[in-house]
Amino acid sequence: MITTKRHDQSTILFHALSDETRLAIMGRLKDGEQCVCDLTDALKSAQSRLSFHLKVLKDAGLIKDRPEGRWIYYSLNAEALEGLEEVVQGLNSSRHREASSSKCC
Amino acid sequence: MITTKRHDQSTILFHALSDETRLAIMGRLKDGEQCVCDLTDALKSAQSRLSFHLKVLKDAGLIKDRPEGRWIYYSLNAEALEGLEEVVQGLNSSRHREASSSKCC
DNA sequence: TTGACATATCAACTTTCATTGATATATATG
DNA sequence: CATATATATCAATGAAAGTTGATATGTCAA
Repeated sequence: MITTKRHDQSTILFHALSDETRLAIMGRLKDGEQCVCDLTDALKSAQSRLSFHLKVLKDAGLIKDRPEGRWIYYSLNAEALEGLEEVVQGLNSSRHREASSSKCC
Repeated sequence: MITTKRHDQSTILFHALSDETRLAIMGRLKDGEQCVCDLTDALKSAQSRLSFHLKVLKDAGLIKDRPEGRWIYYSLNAEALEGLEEVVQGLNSSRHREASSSKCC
């Protein structure tokens, strides 16, 4: 760790999820795409605050946005979530070694 | 979010993993238990620094310690890692709903 | 018992992150 | 066009997290 903090992708993913508001957003998005105004209502938070957290999640690749007219709809990024699952499985050495090579489902 | 920051367990887990040094430690521990001196060698980091990060991981429950003589051996906590996998699967709504109810492996 | 080693903890400091209120940008509508 | 709405971004501030060097604690070995 000289001066530049080399944030690799796993670190970015975990950091994005290390906050209650952001986890709450993820929870909401499970029900389908939502605009920021939906989330400000649901989470009773300031708009700029949610905008900030949405950006963190989006920069991590965990969510996608779809502009439509005045609104921007956010939704989960399933691919990223699969990637995250793999990262987490990778943390647990042996137990998942064989499972990853032989498809079980 | 009044003044107290209500860190729930998921948040704590993700935060513990949102750091490169700590991920490196986890990686090392996959090879089996290690004392702090093993890690300072392997990761070329100051002892107090690693001690700090080990504490974060341990407080999150992700690793366990086993004192033996002068040394303290750290190892992964498999249970916590399973818990983490479940949390991550929980982030992805529908896709894993049926998988969790019907054992497939 | 003395000294060396392994580790934890502490205090000071720096860096990063989150919150807030204000402002900017874009789009729709009368 | 003028206004309202949805969102992003910015600047200032405060809070949390990480780093470093020093010190404390406990254990072993001579």
